Amino acid sequence: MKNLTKRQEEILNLIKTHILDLGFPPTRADIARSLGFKSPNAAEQHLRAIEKKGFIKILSGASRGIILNDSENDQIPVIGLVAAGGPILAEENVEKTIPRSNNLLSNDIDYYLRVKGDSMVNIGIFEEDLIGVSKSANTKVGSVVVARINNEVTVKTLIEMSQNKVVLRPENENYEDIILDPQVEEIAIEGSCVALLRESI
Amino acid sequence: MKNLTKRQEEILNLIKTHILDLGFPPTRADIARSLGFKSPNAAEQHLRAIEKKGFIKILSGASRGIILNDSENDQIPVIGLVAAGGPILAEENVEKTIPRSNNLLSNDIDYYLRVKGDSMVNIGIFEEDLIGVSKSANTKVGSVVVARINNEVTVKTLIEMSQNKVVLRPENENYEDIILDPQVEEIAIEGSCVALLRESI
DNA sequence: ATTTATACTGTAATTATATACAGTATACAG
DNA sequence: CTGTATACTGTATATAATTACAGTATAAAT
Repeated sequence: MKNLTKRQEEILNLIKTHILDLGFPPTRADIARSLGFKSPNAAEQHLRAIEKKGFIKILSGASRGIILNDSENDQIPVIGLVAAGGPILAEENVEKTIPRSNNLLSNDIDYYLRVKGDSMVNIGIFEEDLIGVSKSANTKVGSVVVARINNEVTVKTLIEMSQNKVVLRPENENYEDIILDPQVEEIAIEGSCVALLRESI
Repeated sequence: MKNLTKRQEEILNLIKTHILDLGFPPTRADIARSLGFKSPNAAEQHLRAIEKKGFIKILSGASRGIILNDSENDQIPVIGLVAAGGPILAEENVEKTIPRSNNLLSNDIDYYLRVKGDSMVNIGIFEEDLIGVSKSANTKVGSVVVARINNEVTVKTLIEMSQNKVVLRPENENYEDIILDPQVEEIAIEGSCVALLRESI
């Protein structure tokens, strides 16, 4: 899917806003009016370009017949067991996807990760819970993070992180702190946990 | 809001389905075609009736200008502190509402209740968590329930419930079981907890 | 150097759509 | 028994909306 130009993006956003506000797409004339075009044909041609790039579908003959093609963008993957080695978001790890809902939980969730084991029960993270993970949220000491240690993915609290020492703490007195030397072990912080979903109590 | 007739409901559902399928409402002709009317005016008059009953709004002059008036139905209230005495869902208790999202969590959530206190930490229910409550889900022994005891709302595990004894258990060793006689105390089970949301970790 | 994409104006025709008006028929309420 | 709601047919028309055609102009790609 090719990139949209600035103007095309503006029009796509206008369509989305119109749908959000009124529940149906705008007409060519609506678009022209909103953006100050003097001809509805300007809108028409933009729509054609946007369709050609795959962002919308135009139903010929139907008034307001603009269908958005961004349903995938609106889905958040739920990651089950992470196959060792590959990236977390690899398709084989995706258990299902759930629609993003702006107001429900923090918006910057990149994926949900299904929790395995009981190493975080003390802070209320239980087996089978879904953790909302943000790749961009800044991880600081004290954050609950998704870490990859030698190709295995785990959820722990980040206690210390320096050039030659990383400490990850399970929140369960039955487990010991994981102390690692990043110069020896392969370790990466994949993201921060920003939300939690439990589908059954 | 008056009740719709069977036929009117059929038309309202058609509109909803059309929007779900294509992203915009049907025309009068679309409706007539779908239901076998020979005149678009049949659809028009049904729409007027449905509007009069408050279920939709018709924008005059706009093609497909049908706005659904069921945004409230699609919002789940989030209940903060429950004022003593009144019903849980009383407006003054509603902190905000969040859009219902079919696939995200169990669909039969009637409201979310913000958890106060630490009486359920052992099963991973923490202060400030949002509990998804279903009024209709059958509550059995072992369920986590929302109970109202003498006008105070609380979340506990239901341990026993008979004609002369109700036992509610906090899931925290610092608290004692609550043992009540329903013939003396006023006690009602408001619903079952079927899901959990945590907005920050 | 020529094509292709972007970004519009301006006009106009065709078709899609809302909507008015005139009926028919049934059922229910006051 | 008269009004009002429901549930349509059938025709017609104004207007809403798509969309074709003919241009102008600029920038990037081949």
